[in-house]
Amino acid sequence: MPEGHTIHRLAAEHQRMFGGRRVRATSPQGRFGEGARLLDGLVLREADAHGKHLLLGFGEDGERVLHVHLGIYGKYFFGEAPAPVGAVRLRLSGGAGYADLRGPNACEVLDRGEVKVLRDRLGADPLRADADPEVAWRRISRTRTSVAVLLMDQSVVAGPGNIYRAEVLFRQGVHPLVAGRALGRERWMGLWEDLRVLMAEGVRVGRIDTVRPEHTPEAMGRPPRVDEHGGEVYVYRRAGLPCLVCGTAVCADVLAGRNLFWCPACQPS
DNA sequence: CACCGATGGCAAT
DNA sequence: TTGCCCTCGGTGT
Repeated sequence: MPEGHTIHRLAAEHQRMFGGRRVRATSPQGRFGEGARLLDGLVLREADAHGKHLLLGFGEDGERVLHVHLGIYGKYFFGEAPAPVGAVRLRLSGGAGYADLRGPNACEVLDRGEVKVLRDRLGADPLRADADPEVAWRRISRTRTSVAVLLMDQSVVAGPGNIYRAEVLFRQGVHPLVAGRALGRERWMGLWEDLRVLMAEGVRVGRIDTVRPEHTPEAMGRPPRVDEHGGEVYVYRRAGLPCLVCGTAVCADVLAGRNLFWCPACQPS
């Protein structure tokens, strides 16, 4: 679940549930007891997301900022009752219900200066209005690093994860191993615009759907199916299966420790 | 009940 | 490049 669209949804959910209200903060699991005490009884002033980072401003002037990064395991549970299962690192509760956080990579209270340091090392977030793809392009156009690695580098582009990476490269017909400096400005802008569209849709519906209407199983005369992760995708985790567009077997490899998927025919090198 | 994998990211090597 | 963080659900015994 946790790519950038998920975090933007979490920010909105916190705002809706706790915005402008005094909240109770506890750490049932105990590992965030000290941090929870710093937040307990304060008012949630602002909920923001930058890439995969959730930033919740508490207190009279929003000075105490809760920073949460879900990593690969982290998960939120929202409800009127506490989470039914789990080692809950942080529990926020208020009149509207509970927000239980499990297994985050980061859960800490920052001051304004520390938040600035964090934001300064994050690249352009396709879901943020203040994002500037030109800054990212300056980095991309100068490096031999592959576009697949660059799309996962949060200091270049903040928010996309392994699924959006695989899918946007497929949709734009770009081979994952094309070097940044060989990509070309037009293809970069194509990737960027597609990320904006796909991720905005991800925020709207709460899952990752990337298959164009003309390529859905129904349109292609095939039986309907649902991918394991809950959305409809072209290549992510479809190694060895036929490409939804051309039928060629989807390729898979590990690059920089992450699974990579692509169609060798639709994404020529 | 053990083991595995996962949509991240960091430090150490 | 490897290992570790940390959690849960799915799978196999």
